[in-house]
Amino acid sequence: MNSQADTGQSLPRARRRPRVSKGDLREQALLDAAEEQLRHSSVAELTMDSIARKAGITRSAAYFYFGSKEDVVHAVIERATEHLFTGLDAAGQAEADTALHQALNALLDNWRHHGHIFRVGIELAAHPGYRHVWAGLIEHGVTLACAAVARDRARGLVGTDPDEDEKLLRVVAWACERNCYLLFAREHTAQEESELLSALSTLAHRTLGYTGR
Amino acid sequence: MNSQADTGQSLPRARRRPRVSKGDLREQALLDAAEEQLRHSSVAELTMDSIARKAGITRSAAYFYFGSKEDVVHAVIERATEHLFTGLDAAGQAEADTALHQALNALLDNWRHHGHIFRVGIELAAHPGYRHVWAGLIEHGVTLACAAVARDRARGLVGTDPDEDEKLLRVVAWACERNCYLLFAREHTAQEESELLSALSTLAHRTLGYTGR
DNA sequence: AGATAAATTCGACACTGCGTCAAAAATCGT
DNA sequence: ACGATTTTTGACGCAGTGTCGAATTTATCT
Repeated sequence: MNSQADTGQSLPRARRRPRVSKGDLREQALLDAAEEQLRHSSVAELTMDSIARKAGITRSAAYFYFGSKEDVVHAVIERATEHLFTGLDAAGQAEADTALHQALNALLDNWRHHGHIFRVGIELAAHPGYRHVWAGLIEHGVTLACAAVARDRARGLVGTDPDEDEKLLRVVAWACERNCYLLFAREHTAQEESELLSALSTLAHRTLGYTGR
Repeated sequence: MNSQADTGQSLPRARRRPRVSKGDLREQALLDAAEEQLRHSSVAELTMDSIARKAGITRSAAYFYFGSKEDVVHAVIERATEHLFTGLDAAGQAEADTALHQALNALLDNWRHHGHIFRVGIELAAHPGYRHVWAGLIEHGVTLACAAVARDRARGLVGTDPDEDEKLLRVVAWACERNCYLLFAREHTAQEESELLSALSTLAHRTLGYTGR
């Protein structure tokens, strides 16, 4: 959990001791402070000063742990996305519905819980340097979705060429990303959430060539 | 073309004369300078100073015309998007293909010509204050797409409930926005462009329930 | 043309936020 | 209790923003 291992972008002063020291706690405190503020404000609004203050230290001291504001945000996202996509790979257990639908359902659930982090990741992805990280996350989603569709195909629910799956699912994945972002970036109702799920489900199933939709 | 009418966000000193004065030319020169730089750099990189210099005046003088850097960018986008969506409403003339496909084709064409402006608009839309403007642009696209689908339905090409069109097309529109952004924001080949068109076309037609796809 | 008012430009200023540095202070091992 | 290491701090310089009053240019009206 040494600071220079965070992102490799810009490196703060090095720390050696691998034990759990005061500094390691501070590092977590900084991430907590940043994540908390990101719930209510955008990346642009966040300042190194506000993060440090909330963590109980000076701005200068914060630079001992992270080389820049972006580094902090990267670390926040990394920490949060470790437990991500839970449920997506488990999709397909319930026989009642398609694995694809269950995957989408799980995705929406992820958005409900980690939406504020996703939002930040997407906003950060506007900066070229971080884009590929976010794209990698989406790509992981594509892989999981491919598996779900494959399971459905084995059940005889899909009637199209398997070779097209990945290409189409990639487009669909970004469609989900964008539409979820739009909804979760603003105040919205549970009703709107279920309508989005319905629309995305229709889009995904029809695009992938599910029979009887 | 008075500066206070640009966006209404933050107001620079007022000018009265409605004629074409030296200042009006400067205003255009500033927009030209900004647009030129936006071809190669992001909004964040753009500086009020660099814009002003390129237009041949001082940074301070630029503030006489625009209240902030964002105001300049807004004006750039507004000026560029006036001639937007050309071809989308004309889609459906050629009987050989569906109006929807022609609309998508026209959309990609728009991206080819105005991609750098679209990119800026999307990046700017991350800021809440501008989001609705961009959303309005997309909504316009949705309207045009609805018309295209309606024309295709009249030709007996679509087999689903017309009431669902708008909701589905809105999701599809954002899917196009996002996927086009991803492609055009980086170096890419004509091959990739046509593959994207193909994927989006498949997505749109299947989602909307076109028969025989 | 000359007076006058409006439009335009400039340089200086105050402010915020970033990232760096050397030195001080706290902490830890022995 | 001592020295070494980790952590913290305040001061510094940089870049960019937005404002202001004063100068300068330009247009308008006798």
